[in-house]
Amino acid sequence: MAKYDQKELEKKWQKIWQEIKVYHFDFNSNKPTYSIDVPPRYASGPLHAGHAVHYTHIDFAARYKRMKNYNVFFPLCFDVNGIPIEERVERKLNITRKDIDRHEFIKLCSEFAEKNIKTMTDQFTILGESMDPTIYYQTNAEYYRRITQISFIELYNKGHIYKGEFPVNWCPRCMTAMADAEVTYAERTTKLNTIKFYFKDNPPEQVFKYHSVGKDENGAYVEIATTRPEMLPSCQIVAVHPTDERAPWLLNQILVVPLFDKEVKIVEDESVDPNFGTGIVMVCTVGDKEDLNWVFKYKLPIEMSIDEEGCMTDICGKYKGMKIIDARKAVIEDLKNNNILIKQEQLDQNVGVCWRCKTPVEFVNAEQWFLKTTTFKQMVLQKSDEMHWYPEFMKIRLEDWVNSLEWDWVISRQRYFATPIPLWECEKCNEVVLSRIEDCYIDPTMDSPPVEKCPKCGGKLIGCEDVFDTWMDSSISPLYNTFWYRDDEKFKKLYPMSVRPQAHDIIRTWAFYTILRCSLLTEEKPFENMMMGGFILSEDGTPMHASLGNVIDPIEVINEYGSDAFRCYAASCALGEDNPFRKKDVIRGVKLLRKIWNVQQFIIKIIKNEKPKEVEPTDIDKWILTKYSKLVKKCIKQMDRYDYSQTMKDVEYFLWHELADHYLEMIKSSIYENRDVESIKFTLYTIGLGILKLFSPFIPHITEEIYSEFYKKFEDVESIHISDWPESILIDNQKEKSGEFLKSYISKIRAYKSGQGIALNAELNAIATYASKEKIALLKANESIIKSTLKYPKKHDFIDRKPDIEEKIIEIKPNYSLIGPKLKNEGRKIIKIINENQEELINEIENKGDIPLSKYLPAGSAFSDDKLIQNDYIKIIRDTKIKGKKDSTIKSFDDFYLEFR
RNA sequence: GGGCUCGUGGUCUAGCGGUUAUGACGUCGCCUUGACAUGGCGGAGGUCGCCGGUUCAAAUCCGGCCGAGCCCA
Repeated sequence: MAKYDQKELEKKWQKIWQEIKVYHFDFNSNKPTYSIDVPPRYASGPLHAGHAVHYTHIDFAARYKRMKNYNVFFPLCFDVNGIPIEERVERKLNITRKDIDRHEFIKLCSEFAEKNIKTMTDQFTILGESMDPTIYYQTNAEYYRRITQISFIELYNKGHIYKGEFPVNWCPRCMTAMADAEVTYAERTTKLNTIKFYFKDNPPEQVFKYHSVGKDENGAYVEIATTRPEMLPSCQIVAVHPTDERAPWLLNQILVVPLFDKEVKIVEDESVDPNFGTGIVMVCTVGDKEDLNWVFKYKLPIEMSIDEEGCMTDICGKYKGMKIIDARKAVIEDLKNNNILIKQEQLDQNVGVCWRCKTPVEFVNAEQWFLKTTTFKQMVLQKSDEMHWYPEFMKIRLEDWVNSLEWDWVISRQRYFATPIPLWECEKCNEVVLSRIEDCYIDPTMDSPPVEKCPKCGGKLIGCEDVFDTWMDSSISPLYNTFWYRDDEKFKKLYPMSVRPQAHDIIRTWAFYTILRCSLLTEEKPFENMMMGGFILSEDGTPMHASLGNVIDPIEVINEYGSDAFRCYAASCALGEDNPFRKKDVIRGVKLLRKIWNVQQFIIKIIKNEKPKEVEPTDIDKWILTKYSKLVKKCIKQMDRYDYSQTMKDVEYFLWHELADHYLEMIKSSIYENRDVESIKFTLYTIGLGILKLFSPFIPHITEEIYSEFYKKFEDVESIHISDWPESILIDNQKEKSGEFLKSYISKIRAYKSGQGIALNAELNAIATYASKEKIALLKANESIIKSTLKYPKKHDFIDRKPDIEEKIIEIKPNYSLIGPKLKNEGRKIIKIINENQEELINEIENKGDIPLSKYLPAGSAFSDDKLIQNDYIKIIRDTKIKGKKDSTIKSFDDFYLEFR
């Protein structure tokens, strides 16, 4: 018998699968296509356990569909653009991208990414993922970026692109825009200045009794605390919390901004902290992230008081041109001189600073490219409705997001390592010249424009230095995959794709942008199905974060327990839900693999080296074949819904607790005694191979090993992973029911022996079984199985009546599921009577046989003619103690009795 | 603050109107039977987060609260 070495066989098969190209997508195949819009893995570092589980789930789908005879499109792909990679490189080399040549920097990013790609490709292999490397892409390659650029030009020509202004994080020292990811936070001490904002018109008298509202010779005022007095010129509104006692008096009053004579309105808003400062805040455009939120919410004008060099702008009057710090000092001085500054206090605060130079980050307005999104809300909702979402509630998240959209998508970034925006602008008149489609891929910072001069004014054309947001690349993955713009025939065949697997944290980005852009460009939804994965948390239930040090390396787990065991854990994770990583489940996986191995070795030993012929199965074989067939049907239904955790659970239960614990135990004696061998062999072969196939998407290595060791020589298919998914072969409900009774008979006696401390293969001196006629007939038909499995004596009678013993009723229980729906409110009363008058009712039943309900119901009740026992309203529990007879004892097992010598 | 999801024995999990709540891990006891002691059989362990409501009947449906996760503000 072959030795079982999981790790060795995993390595072996990973190598062989690549050599025989078992996962190859065949462009010339006539089979139906199943195409997977695989998430291109971001190349900023190796996979962690969460990624590993997600890709393993996708692999389950791919393997299942291959066995369901689909031509499966499962590309290997990586996302290799954008800020996180730039940032890693900058931090690693301690430079900023502005320190070195633009193209030198891009090269460094690319090299960094390539290293991670190499690592992850190996990781995918080790995990046993079945991607086809011949349909490979990475998003930074020219062949991919070209499609991004073409899609932009198409959208531009359709009129969906425009240029506008938008605030961005800005480091005034490095003079650069930065992503949120590049902003770090630092503890600073600053001064909180409480200043007077005078009312334009006199407010109601009542308001003066509250704190922070006052009067002086210049009029009535409220006190407002701010750390940024230099931003007064861009103050847009003032806000109080709605539950603030002053709110009713202050709401809609007009205040005058000190020093700048600007009029602003008071609004109420829940995000005001009533305990900070005076509980009244001024909102400026744009001091911090919170202010930006206000801008969106109240649609405030974006007036900037600070420019790109950290100097005060035109709107700042006499402070114009001053550095921020100087302006603050000057403003405070003027406030003091005008008796507007009430007090100054020390304040510890957490400010956003540039990760590199620690200068506080400001918001400045920058010219940006936009893609219209708000115009297409309805279209996106409609397309999303045309797709099946698993789980379905995830669609709600997309809908809520779409409905809440108020701004278009800013698609430009002032970065380097990304797809260049393929256009030039006239230095003089800002005329836009797009690249020709046939020239893409193109880099306007290096390549020449299609025309020499501005076609409008003859001015000089400047190549666009901005690049695209990374989502611009990744959100056309379905178009790249399906040969959009390159091969109409392939595109028609492949688009829309069958499924988009992804995680729920990027519904508002990847899912939304993909549906938006693909629909705009093709007028059709990008996929048929959405398969939405949840989050994998660390073992203590907290999210995995490098900074928390709780990131789980799947390769470490695999080195210890093997890939199939890791995949058992992945299969235990419910789709769409957050699942903590459980090492215990990996260990449980190891046990399951061993069980599968042992069961299969046992089956192989019985069948020997000949493929069993199809024969008419015995009753007990029909029982297990029916259970198996129902399992197969259930699995198909569940796999089609991407419900892997339930499928795995069901298959596992069938193997361990139906097949191994019951069926194999039952047929052992038949094999040793050479009974019904042909039927058993046929059954074992069918189920042995079938269940191996049901397991194979989840645990591909061990199933392939067993298949190749035994079944392959009879099946004539090179790999289990390209064999046909099993089908239901026999449903016989009658035989299933009787088989279940036989199973329960045997297992009850086995449990009894175990409980008595009797070894299971020890003799049991049971001389007779008593049960109903129907059950005795059934047991008798399986007499030899029963006798040899349970080691009964040669002479054991099956008697179709109750044994001649006295029995006492010890309890009667209401049959709720019958009483409730039938008797409704009256049932409630009956249930109470049954539960509270046990002794009395039992006596009456023993004496008179049955009890009419009329006794307990009001006259005229519809149920007065019913009786407790006759109508099945109660379950009778009888004494199950062993009863003495002359020279034997009798034990009750609920639905049968056993007599022992 | 909002949307969605989750909250079940010590731990993790199934169930998602029918009253005796599933399984795994752990724990305790018994059993070496010819695939497996890395196995089998059994026991203990739960007011199904809390509070209300609907219903003959609620872990399950509805409302509120508390706690966790994701996204957003």
